[in-house]
Amino acid sequence: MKDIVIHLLAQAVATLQKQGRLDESAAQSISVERTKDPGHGDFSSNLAMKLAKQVNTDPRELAQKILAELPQSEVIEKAAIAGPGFINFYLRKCAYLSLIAEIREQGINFGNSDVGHGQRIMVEFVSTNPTGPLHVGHGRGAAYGDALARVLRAAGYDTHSEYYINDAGRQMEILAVSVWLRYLELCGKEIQFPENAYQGSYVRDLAAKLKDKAGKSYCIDTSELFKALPDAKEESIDRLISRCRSHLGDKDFRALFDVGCDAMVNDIRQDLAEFGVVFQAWFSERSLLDKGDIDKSIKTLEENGHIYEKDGAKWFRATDFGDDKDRVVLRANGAHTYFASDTAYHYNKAERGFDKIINIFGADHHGYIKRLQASFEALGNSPERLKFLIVQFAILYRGGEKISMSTRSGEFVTLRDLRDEVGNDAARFFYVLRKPDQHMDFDLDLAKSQSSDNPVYYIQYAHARICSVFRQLEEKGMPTLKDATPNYALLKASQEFDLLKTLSRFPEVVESAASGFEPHQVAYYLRELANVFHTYYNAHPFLSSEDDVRLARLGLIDATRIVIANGLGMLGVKALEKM
RNA sequence: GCGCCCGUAGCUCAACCGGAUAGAGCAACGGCCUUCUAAGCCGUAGGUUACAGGUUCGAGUCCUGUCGGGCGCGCCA
Repeated sequence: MKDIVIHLLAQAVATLQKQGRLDESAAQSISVERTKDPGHGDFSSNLAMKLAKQVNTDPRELAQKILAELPQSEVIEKAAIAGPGFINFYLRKCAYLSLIAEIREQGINFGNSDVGHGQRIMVEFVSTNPTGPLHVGHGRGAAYGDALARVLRAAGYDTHSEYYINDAGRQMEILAVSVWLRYLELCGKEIQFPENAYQGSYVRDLAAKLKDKAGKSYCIDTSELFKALPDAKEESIDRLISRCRSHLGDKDFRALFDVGCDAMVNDIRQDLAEFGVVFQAWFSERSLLDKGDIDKSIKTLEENGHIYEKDGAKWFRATDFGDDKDRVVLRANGAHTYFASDTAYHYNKAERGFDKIINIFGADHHGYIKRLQASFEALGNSPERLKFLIVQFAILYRGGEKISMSTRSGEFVTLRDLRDEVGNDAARFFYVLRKPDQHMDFDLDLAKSQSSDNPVYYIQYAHARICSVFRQLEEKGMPTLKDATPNYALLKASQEFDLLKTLSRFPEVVESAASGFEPHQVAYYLRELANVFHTYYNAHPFLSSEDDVRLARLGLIDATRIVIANGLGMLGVKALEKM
């Protein structure tokens, strides 16, 4: 609908350009907004104000000239100059009426567009180490990333979502050792469980599972195991890892490692699936290692002259690309760093040909961005292809107290806990209601106790109410919409036009949410739509009106139902038919 | 110390690449159920957009500085 106004302005500008009264760049300044104040009409443009500077005239005078060249349109009732030089457009009411049929015809596709032009875009998110269950902090990234992927799809981007599994690093070895120690404990051995190993109870569960499956085949005499460990915690656990590996041998160690890794990955996958977050691909870090991609990308960097050696390690000259420090890719002990595998992963992404590669990071990883952009560019890729979005922390409060969380210490509220307590829909909506770069206070008591007046229910309720009307319609044996062609011109109430106007905005909201990577816009829009609907519902009866009016109204609320369902779908929230 | 993010009503948050009188929800107060779900609707009240400068027709939005909060600054991931 906005496009119509833009098109009209473009024609006026073209005419003025032909007359030599505007220069060629003028068309770029065309922008049209929805008005906030109905007194300013339906749409507004600040075009004259923008151009006045270039042409060096009075904005209102220029607006007058534009207005004079504006072609006639059957949807425009009038266009007028207001304030410092705005051009306001007032639409004919009938312009909105055709929308109802359009929405009902397009159904679940209404709101979709082609602004993405099928551009291939990849979104990677969550990607936590599979060393423990997801906690509520990860939930925000999951809800945001998934909603973003859905919004991008709706806007016509060929969107691929992916989870990167860090299944090759030291953290996973620590998990393996943690499981092994708990397992030894179950075998009746005396153990000392390091405080920097994984403390969570799920480690004991994994150990029990291992014992059920493998009996005592991983059991050893532990009398020497804890002797002469270094005082430094990190060195100490590294020593335990190597002792574990030499006791069990590479093959059994790998098996032990896989027990922990597979269990955690499956757990995360299922957790996310229950949360409505489904990835198109799960990409294994180890697969990069096995294929030699990590060595390959280090070698490529080396060939391009971006690598030097110092203190027995290989360093990437990240400072040449704007990072504040150079970064190690290959440690003196021969192990590659996390950064090295991530570099290889992003090289792999680039090779897969995505036009845009989006990474959603938690705020705690933002220091990592510069070096990744650096290596991405150093490998010959255009830095514009790689985009990082930061999701700020959700700070948890319980009983007014901030909860500190750490995976290692095992003190955290899991995403699963949250879902059990407040429900999937409320949890997802709560997360996605905040724009990602805003710090977020997540009061658990509030989320739980307020679950009945969480905004998501407000929207779902609007949907359920509409469904209920249609159920009653059938129960009463009244004529349905099925074979009817309602006369929408019978809609005259102000609430009906408020609703129509709000419905007409939906495609614009989706486009804007996609282009700004801000799915929360859809959430706020839905709240507004629900409010306009509830107001209408309270003001006018649908079923008791005359036949032809009733059919027109039913068509309108059917369109409303479709838009609510489509919008909720983009946020991964269910549209309930009954509440 | 350096870097990134943030600061908007009592609380939690919006504000569409700088636009017109800064908006919602919760909490508070006052109304609305013989009629399609009151998980709803209507109204009232609530603000020097942290602070100080600057840029311009116009700033919550852009620039500089100050204060306050979060996060990061490893041959960890």
